[in-house]
Amino acid sequence: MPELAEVEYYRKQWDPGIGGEVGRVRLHPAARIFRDCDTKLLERALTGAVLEQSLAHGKQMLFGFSGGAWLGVHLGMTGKLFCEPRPYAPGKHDHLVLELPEHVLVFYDARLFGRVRFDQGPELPEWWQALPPDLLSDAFTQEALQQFLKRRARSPLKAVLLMQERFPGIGNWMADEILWRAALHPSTRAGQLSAREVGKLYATIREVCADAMQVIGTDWGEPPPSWLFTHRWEDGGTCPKTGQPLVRETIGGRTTCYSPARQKLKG
DNA sequence: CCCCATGTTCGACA
DNA sequence: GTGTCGAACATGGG
Repeated sequence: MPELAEVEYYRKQWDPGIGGEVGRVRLHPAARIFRDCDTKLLERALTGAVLEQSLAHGKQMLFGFSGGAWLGVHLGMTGKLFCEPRPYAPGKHDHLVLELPEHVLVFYDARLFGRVRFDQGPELPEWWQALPPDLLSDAFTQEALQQFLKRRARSPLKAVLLMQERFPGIGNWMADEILWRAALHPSTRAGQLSAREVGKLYATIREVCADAMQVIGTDWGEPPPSWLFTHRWEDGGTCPKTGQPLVRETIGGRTTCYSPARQKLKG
C-alpha cells in the first residue's frame, strides 16, 4: 500500500508518542521484518528511551530516540503504523509494539515484506544519509533525470520510475499516474524520450508528488476523480481525460493501468 | 480453489 | 561488468 504520501501519513501516526518514554518493547524476534535487525539490542536500547522526532524520505521512515537510538521502518507492501491508547492487546500481525505512558505505538504488517532497522550514534545513520535526493527538493534536477533515463535506456519507463535509487517514494500507482498525466506510454523505452518529453516527465513527477503529499500525506484524503488513481482498479474504467477505456497489463513486471487513447507507443 | 495485491531482492541470462 | 526479467518472499481478500 504505502508510497511516498502514504508513508508520510503513517509517519505522523506515531506523533502522539513524541516526548513519551518507552516503558516496554514487545516484538516477535523471528518475524521477517527483523531480518536485518539485532532485536536484543533494539529492545535494550529503546527501553527507557524517549521518542524525540520522526522523519520520512521516500518509502523510508526514521524515528529518533534519546541517547542516539534510531529506529528505521520500511512498510513493504502491507505495513502500517498506528497509535492506540493504553491498554492495548497486540494482534497477530502487530510485530513491534512500543508501550509509552499513555499510548502504544504499533507496527503492523500482515505480509512481512516490511523491514525494521536499528542504529545507534549521535548522527543520522549512514544508510539514511545515503538516500537519494527527495523528488520535491532542488537536488532532484532535470539533468539527473535525463542522466538516469540514458543509463536505463532499454528499460520501459514504468520499470524505471519504480527504481528507488533515483525516484524514492514512487510506487505502482504513482508511476501510472505520472505516465498518464505526461501522456507517455508505460512501455516506452527510457532512452527514446525527446528533450521536450524529458522536461514534461520531470515536471509531472514533481506535480504528482506534490499533489499526493497534499491530498494523501496530510490526512489521507480521497483523490479527486480527475486523477487516474480513482479509476485504475475499476472494471471497465474510463480515462477522465479522453473518455476512452483504460486498460491493465503487466509492464515492467507490475500491473499497469493506462489510457491507450492518450498514451501512444512510438515507432 | 484460483488469482491478485500501492515492494524489494536475488539469481539466471543476454 | 552491465542491464533486464521473473521468481520468491508470506498472507489475506475477492
